[in-house]
Amino acid sequence: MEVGAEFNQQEQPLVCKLMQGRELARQLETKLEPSSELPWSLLQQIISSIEDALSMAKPVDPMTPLQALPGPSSDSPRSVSDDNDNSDGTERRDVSKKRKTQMKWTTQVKVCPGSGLEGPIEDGYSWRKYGQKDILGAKHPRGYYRCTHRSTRDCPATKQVQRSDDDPSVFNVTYRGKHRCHQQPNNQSQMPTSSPRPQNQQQQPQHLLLNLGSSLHIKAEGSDGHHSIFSFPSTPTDPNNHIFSSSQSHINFTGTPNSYDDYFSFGELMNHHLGTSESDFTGIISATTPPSNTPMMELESDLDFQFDASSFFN
DNA sequence: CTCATTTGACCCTT
DNA sequence: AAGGGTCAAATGAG
Repeated sequence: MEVGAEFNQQEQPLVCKLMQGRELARQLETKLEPSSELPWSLLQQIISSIEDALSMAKPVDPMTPLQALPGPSSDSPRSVSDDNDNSDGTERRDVSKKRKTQMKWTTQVKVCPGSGLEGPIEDGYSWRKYGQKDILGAKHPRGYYRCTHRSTRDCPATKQVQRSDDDPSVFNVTYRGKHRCHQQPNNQSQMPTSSPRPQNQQQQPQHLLLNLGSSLHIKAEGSDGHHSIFSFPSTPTDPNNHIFSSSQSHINFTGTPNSYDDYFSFGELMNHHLGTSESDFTGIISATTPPSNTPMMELESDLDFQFDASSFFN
């Protein structure tokens, strides 16, 4: 599949400003009680408007069939061959479709043998288990979790947890969907449910543009094994430093993201500027340290692409 | 009583 | 058809 979406130089500042606006609105969202209905509703409309504007501002590539902008609203207006008649069982179909098109991030979490923990450590969110399956060829079953606030705040986040075959102290955790609950540590209106501990304040969604902008190093590796290193902010006089070339489908990021939401944000950013859809990039967090200290991430894609990323990291 | 987990059945995707 | 993901009734814990 070819994307070839280099985007218009003139659009970059506009898109950048819009994204900053969206990020700021989301910061405000985290400070706002959902119970305060009017401000909450207005803020949602603001975010929605910004995302509409982003959709209009992004590069249009006629070769790309999927133009949906992945956003937190997860209402991806995808219309390639779906058209399912809304007779019955529609909801189920929608859920599956979302599953297929959502970004996915996998991390490995090592559990200290002496800690007595049965599963991976807290990741800052509260989860409710809704299923478990024995997986063919795997020694250990896979657990299925969804965000506790799925019904009350329409939060689409889910995760799967499976103990590694090779190392029983390691759990593979796959996250899908970005949290929309943005729960506050001292939100009295929300009953604490499964999580006995207070929520970790550091796990509030962070904002990648702000967090990684000062020092980001990217290693892009092609399917042929050839790789290039990019640094942001870029070194002067090297315009090639910030051009992502085609055929470089594996990208390693070195930075200090503070939450899993940072990874999702970066995936959104990539998809947005390439005009690709939400499922075109998936991530692997290639470290076995606790989430807040995870230093590396890897972004995977089967696409060939090219774009200039210079204006997004300074 | 309320809410979380377990577990077999069902549905969807490949 | 097989395997994976989700549902929902039954069960358990607090």
